[in-house]
Amino acid sequence: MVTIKDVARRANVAVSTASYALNGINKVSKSTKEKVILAAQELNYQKNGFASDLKKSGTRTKTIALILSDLSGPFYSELIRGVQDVAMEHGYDLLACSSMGGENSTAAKFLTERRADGCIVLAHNITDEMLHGASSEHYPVVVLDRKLDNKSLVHVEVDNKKGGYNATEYLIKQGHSKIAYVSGPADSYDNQVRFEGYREALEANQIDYETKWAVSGNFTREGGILAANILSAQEERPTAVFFANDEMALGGLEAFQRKGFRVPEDISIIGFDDILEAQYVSPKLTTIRQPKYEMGALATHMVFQIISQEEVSRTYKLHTDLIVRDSAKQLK
Amino acid sequence: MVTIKDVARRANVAVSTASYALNGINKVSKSTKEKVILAAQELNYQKNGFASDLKKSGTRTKTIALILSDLSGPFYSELIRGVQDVAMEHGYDLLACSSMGGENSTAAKFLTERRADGCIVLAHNITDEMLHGASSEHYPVVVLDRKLDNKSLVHVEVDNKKGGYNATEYLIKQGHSKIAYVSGPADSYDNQVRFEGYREALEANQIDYETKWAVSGNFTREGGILAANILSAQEERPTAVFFANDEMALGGLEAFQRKGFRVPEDISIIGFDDILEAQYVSPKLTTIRQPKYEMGALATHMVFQIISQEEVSRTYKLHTDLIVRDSAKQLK
DNA sequence: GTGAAAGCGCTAACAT
DNA sequence: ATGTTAGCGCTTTCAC
Repeated sequence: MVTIKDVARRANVAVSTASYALNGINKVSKSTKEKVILAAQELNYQKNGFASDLKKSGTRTKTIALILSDLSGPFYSELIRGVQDVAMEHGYDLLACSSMGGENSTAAKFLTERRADGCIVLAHNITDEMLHGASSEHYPVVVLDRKLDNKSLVHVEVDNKKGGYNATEYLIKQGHSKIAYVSGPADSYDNQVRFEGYREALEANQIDYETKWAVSGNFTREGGILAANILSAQEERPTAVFFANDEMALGGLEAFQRKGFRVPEDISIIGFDDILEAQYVSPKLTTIRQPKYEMGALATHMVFQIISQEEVSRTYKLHTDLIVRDSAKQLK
Repeated sequence: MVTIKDVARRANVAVSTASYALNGINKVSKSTKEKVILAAQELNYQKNGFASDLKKSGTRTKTIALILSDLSGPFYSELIRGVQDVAMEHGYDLLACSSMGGENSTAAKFLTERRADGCIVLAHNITDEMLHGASSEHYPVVVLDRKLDNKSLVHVEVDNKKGGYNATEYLIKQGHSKIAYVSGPADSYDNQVRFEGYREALEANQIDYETKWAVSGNFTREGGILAANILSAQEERPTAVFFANDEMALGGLEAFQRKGFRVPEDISIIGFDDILEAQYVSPKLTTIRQPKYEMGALATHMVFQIISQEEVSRTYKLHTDLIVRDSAKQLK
């Protein structure tokens, strides 16, 4: 490692002078400046940004971290855009990192080691304990996928209950009463609340809830396929299926079609999220849209408000929209 | 900022003891350990990871940075997965950052300030100069979207020329000779080479190149729409269009259809990249697939090989595949 | 204009 | 088992 000391030595100046020269601080003569720059080039010097930050203030990294369970997920594109726009607006850097690896992940470091000035978290594999431990007055953490009780933790969520309710109600209005629910992971807050919405809509319409039609799909495409297979193997089949997210719905759609069921003629399908693919499958997927860009942008605003000590409300709820396409139809 | 000193003071121990206790180093008695942990909790202590890193070794951050021009692009999902998998395998953290903002971006800091042990760059707005300046024997930089002449810069690319050639040749074999080219930004290396492939295929088949059918589309969806409109307004229209990436092709497809042209009956379309959406549009897009996952994985392997001082070849070329779908057809 | 030196928060060798 | 202290690489007073 070549350090500023090496550069100073080679240029025959003091480290302070080298530092001034390298940072373009108008304190050194032109000739020494050139000497220093030359020496730096010859040695292939690269400053250690962390050391620099450490000295400069100790605090304030001018960075906010976005923690996702899987950097490569299809859902995130718009959300990231929202975060990115607002972070840039404030002159902050945005670092995206994955929480794969749990307690030992990059994400954990950002959460617990002040490697950023704030975090936005959408990662089910980060435990509540970690979040509680990490957040503080001076270190805002905004969570997007759960509800947590803690003064310094802000929470932006979509109205999942209403979304679940609306999805179910839409199917009911189309004449369906045999409506299955394909759930995400049991420990997912989003899933729980969507499920509540489903139950409430059934109840409000005097439809009995049938356990046999509540199948787990784990929020993955494969899970959706599995769930569809389980449902289509049953003696009494539902006429409509509410998948708790689009990825499962897409898998399920494929599975039903492969088994020879026509969608929506034989079975209606509705999803949740409105991911990009939803509009491209055939039939186009009817679903509940989450305002993803807005979630990202709002979450980032919250971070900055907390950083600047403004009072903020601890929880924000965004509404969802029913997007009617072609995968669910009137039951005759 | 509460530091380890504060914790030590509150617990009535020396900083070293506090450090040992906090890091679970088996050197302190159980009771003092508890004292320290308690004090830390009471003060809401969070360690400064950067200071810790700085001390620990000065060098080696165990992090590799992935620099993208736009974190939210649709193209990146698979590529990121490739990078992520290999990085994790090596016990390294992956940080994704955007180069929006150019010289002042987060990306620039990672490139020039040793905030990572290596970088993978796919960002046209990072200049060649920056890359040359950043890379060194000890700091591997792998670029994915250009060719650079520099010992310490490795370069993984897709065989864009052959891809461009094959796309064009396919159209020719389908009987087309009036083939338009919708280009990306003029300064994009990928675009240039794809264009060369296009020209060579025309030439090899004794087809004259027509400037009027070479339209710029900037690699964006909007650009594709614009280009399609320009082409369809011309007196003599091409019978086939080669869009230099899928995003443009998708925009173009939409624009043609909106103008009342049937694809592929009235006009054939071929794209480049094979992004996810390509298989979902109607008609499904015929295109040239880039091995995106493999690019990410290979690039990351290169980074680690250079880190561990292995000899590596400076340039890698991956091949592309023609994916025949429904957007191009035999000309009668 | 330049240099000496303090110190950011932390870890680890060394002393006790 | 615990404390003292040097120093990671850098910036920034403060002298000269």
